[in-house]
Amino acid sequence: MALEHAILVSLLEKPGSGYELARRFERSIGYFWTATHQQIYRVLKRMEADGWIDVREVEQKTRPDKKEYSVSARGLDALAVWLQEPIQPESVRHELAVKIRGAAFDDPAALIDEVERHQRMHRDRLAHYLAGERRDFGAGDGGSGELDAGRELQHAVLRGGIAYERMMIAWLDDVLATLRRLRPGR
Amino acid sequence: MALEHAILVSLLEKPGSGYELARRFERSIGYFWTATHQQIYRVLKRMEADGWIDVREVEQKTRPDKKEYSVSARGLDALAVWLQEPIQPESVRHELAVKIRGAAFDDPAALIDEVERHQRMHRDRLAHYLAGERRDFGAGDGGSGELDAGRELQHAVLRGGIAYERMMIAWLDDVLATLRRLRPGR
DNA sequence: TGATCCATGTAAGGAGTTACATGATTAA
DNA sequence: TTAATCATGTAACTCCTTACATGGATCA
Repeated sequence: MALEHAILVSLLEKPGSGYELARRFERSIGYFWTATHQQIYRVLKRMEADGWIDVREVEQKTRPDKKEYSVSARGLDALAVWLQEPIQPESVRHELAVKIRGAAFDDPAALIDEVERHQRMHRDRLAHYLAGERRDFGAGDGGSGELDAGRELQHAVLRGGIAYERMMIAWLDDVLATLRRLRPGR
Repeated sequence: MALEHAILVSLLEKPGSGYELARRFERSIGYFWTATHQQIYRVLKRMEADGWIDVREVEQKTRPDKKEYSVSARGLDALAVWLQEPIQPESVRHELAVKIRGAAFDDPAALIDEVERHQRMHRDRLAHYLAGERRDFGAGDGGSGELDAGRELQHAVLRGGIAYERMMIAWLDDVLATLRRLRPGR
């Protein structure tokens, strides 16, 4: 229902092929919207049929030829329409939270390793975000004085990712303390 | 792939009918895993066929009869197996983040109302969580001195929800400031 | 010589959403 | 008397995941 729009945003930020989009959905925009290459190719077909995107065949010597997609005027219109629509409640899926509640009916201590693993993943992602922030938005980089809306907004979204990871790391500390408190004798 | 398990956890916390489960998925466990009644009835059928849950027909005078489901021994086993499986990366869907990045290609100021609406929803949910925390885990409530693992873990999950809402409210303040900065002349 | 990267797809199946359907009771 | 609550379901459809498929170029 909105993968189309995530693709529009990504292609507006930089035109590219289905393959390149699939790679971006493994990082960058992929931290806020996931999609596999199968999904992406299918949706690109539909978007092309709807006239939201234009295709350009790019021949390459050493690599397979690719189709470079870019957003058409009609695609930009579709984005504008979507931006005005209120977001309807997103379906939530916090599997770890369900497991934590479920642990009460099994051995709570058995969850500790898994929670620690998640915390490591969040620490890694936080480090990755912070490195990206230094690289793309580091101090002394705005020399032009020009306010680029795209960059500002990408940075705002990145700050959200950073805040989210920090919150998760702190909360998982809390969860680990709780799990350990439930088996004080070991 | 895991709605079954969310239902197991909910039924272990308290047996109930499909209708009651659907209501719980609108609150409580529903804040961490959503499902509609159609989905729930379908999955309950499958879980019953797999022997994960037992049914008991409950006749009611004033209201329609209902089927009360409870978790069987085999269901408890299935939960234990699931708890030991590592969680695979969840598919993320932060539509608002995609919209914020997309706003660079339209009028960023047009998003302000929507972001404010979201912030209100997060404030409401925070208030709701805090009220629930006072009600269910308020100070001077653990008089029995008994450590109930289920309650402790439910509280830990609730604290996660509270931390999440607080983080979102703060981040959306940041986003609003950014959006307003991008149109300094109005 | 085997793995990884680039590049694009098809097919099958499972999960989730939306619409439709019924019918009694109770509160405004 | 209209709407909401309780209670259970079917049907159609879309969305998403997993598996399969191909084939050249590059690197260890």
